[in-house]
Amino acid sequence: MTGAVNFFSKHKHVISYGFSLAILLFLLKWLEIRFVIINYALEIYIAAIAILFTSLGIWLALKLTSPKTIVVEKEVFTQSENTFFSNEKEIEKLGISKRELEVLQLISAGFSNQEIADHLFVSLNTIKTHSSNLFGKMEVKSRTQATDKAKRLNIIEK
Amino acid sequence: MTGAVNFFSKHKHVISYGFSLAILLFLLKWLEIRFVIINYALEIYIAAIAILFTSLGIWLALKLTSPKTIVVEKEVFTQSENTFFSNEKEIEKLGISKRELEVLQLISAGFSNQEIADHLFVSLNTIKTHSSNLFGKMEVKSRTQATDKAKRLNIIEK
DNA sequence: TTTCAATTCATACTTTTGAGTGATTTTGCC
DNA sequence: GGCAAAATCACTCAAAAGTATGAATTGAAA
Repeated sequence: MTGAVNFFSKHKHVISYGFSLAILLFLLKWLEIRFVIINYALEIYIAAIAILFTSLGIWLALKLTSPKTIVVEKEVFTQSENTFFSNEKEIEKLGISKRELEVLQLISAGFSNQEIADHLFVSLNTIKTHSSNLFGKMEVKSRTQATDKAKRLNIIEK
Repeated sequence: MTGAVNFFSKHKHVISYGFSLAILLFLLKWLEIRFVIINYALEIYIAAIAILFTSLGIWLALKLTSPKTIVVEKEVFTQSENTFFSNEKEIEKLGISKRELEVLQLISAGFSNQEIADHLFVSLNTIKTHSSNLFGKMEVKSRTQATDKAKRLNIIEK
């Protein structure tokens, strides 16, 4: 993805280090002449080199190494959210249709067939048919049993 | 907590660096004599110093940098355990009797009045009376509504 | 286009539920 | 023992729920 750019980015420090070294050696060569004259400056000269290259090393290390990270996992206790996922497998297994599921939800909410009919703008007979088919598919004999089973199977929200 | 130990731990590298520097300078001083004899070895000598101190710098940087700590919050869902405490306050407030509560539980479990009657060894009429009184006290109009409300109020187990 | 499942609705019938009233028995408590 | 609440049961009537059967419509897939 970022191969070419990344390569230069990762090695630019090495390259610049090479340049720096070359320049420094050239500089030192020139200083060598002076060194002959001012002989006792050798220790200062050495110390300067030492400090310089130590700094260079530090700088290099800091630039080139990926930052050390320690991942500390902190447990955060949260109340189990209302992540209700309708058990679609069970719904499919039982062969419950969309409309039937709608009716089932309203039944479980405590609505009468008439109220459900009004709510869905269909006749009472239609709801009776749906609920009857529903009970057959769910193998129950009443709306209360259907509600109970539906909640246990996670077909509808508790 | 770890003050004294930590101080030494944090500065031991600096101390050892100081020692190393002293030894190296002493070593270089000795090499200086040789350097006078073998004059053309200066470049090698400089290069050695450069490499040495660069290494030292790198080593120092790696040792002295404290690792970054990243705290990752890990969510732990605490499943509300089955610590079901019947909401007795609510039961008392509604004026629900022991027998009525029993009937309510069976209604919510999906049993018909006849089944409840058989289970409790009383007549169907008795259950009807109980459930009727129950609905009055709970201000609901059907067993499904009673079930729904009872579960919401934690009167019965969900 | 045909086919099939889903949705809709009706009619008739049975069962269950629920409301209302009244009555008897049981039980806990002062 | 007597009282009050709780529990029991019966009877009637009405409403709601549930079953069974049949049929029209629709929409999507074969």
